[in-house]
Amino acid sequence: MPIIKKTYKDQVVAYVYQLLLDGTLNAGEQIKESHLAEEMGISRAPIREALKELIMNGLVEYRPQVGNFIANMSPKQTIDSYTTRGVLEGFAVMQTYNQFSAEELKKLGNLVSQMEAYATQKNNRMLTNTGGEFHDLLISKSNNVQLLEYTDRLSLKLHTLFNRHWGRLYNSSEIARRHMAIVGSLKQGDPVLIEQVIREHYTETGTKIAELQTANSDHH
Amino acid sequence: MPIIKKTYKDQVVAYVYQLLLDGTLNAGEQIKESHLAEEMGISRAPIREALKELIMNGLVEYRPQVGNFIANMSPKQTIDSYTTRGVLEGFAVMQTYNQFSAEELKKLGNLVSQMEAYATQKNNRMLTNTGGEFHDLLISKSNNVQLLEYTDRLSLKLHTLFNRHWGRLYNSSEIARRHMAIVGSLKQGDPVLIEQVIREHYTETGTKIAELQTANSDHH
DNA sequence: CAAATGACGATTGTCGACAATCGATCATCT
DNA sequence: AGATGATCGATTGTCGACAATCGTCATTTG
Repeated sequence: MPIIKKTYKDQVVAYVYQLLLDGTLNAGEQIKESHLAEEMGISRAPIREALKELIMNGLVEYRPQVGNFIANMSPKQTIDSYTTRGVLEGFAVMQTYNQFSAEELKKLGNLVSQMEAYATQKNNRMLTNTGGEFHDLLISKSNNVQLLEYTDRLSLKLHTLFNRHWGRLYNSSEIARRHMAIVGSLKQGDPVLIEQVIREHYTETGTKIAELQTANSDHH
Repeated sequence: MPIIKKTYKDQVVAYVYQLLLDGTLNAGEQIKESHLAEEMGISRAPIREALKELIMNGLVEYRPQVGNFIANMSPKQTIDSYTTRGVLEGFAVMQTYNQFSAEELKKLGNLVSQMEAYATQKNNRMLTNTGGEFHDLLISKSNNVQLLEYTDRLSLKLHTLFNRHWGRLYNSSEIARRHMAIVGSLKQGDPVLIEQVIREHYTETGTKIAELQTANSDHH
């Protein structure tokens, strides 16, 4: 995915993704091709292509002959997606654990501190960004293009989930603890432990968000 | 993905996928939207949608403003894809290892025997099918929809790779040995071993096919 | 002669219009 | 009243035509 968005399709993808993170578009809402087309001043063709991409990344749910809807993720699906990300990232980092310099380990620690600060400030946007930077640095040593493709795609889905539900919690000490455990295992240099810790991190986070989802849907 | 293909798009996907397995379309060849459209008697719109899906599954390579080409997988990419599949499948089976009945374990063993037979007969098509059945049964216990989605998509890519290159080898005893190791670890009931064995199976197979690729490209 | 430049052909990118299909509404029948 | 079936509006599915862009190759230029 290029930085420079040449085609309309890429601009539409970025636009809709932004609406998702903003909360302008809520889960379950329908996205009408014609509306989006008119709104952006282009035809339906590039809109459809963009939606196809969002569908493949799990952000949009598609019902044939009916319409496209903002994906309404079930708690179970949330756990599944987080778990899968943990499996992939755990493997990637396990394979490359000895390629991290002292500087990079320090950088990871700093990022965790920043996340903790943003969490206490309830700065959702920066918390998400910093968290993304943390995990990006973790898997940056892997050169498995297939694995990186999947982790990238999952990031989009997980970010929207995180943004949508985590804002109601912000347990900053918990965030710091979870992430420091990863950095700690890296410093220890035990590949088996590293993989295990990363997997646990994601299953725990996924479970937590799933709980927020059910809690949210309950008092409706 | 429904069995009944209602839209043209799904028919196009199936059609092109068939051409890929047949060997009618070879790696690197260009797929011209207009040609396919005329060939199938439909317009370019559904063709483009189908290509988008094949692109997302890694079967077609897309160069903007230039064209769509049958994905020309490098040996490195082959290894990466097989490795990733091993990571996902290994985790899925590790999590569900104690859900296999004695019958199912026997079925797995039978499938291996069949694969061995098809390999000696050099029946590429049935070997691929039976192998697919074997691995489908292995991951069938997992209910992680995200993980299953990725393994499904990877299957398409790996099948084309397998078909394209494995036909020149057919080491039936090796095939049997690799797959029996998986069944054996399952019978042993050691989750850690199971995950390890499945990962090794895929890295070995991927490496082998990558070697065939380089050998093939060398004497050109 | 090498490298930059320009025009050309082929293919994808986008468009607006029409057809097909689905879900909801309402009338009808039992 | 409840179930059933037809009708209608809205949205996606498909189409053919045109525009934009890229790679190629002949041409120019130093």
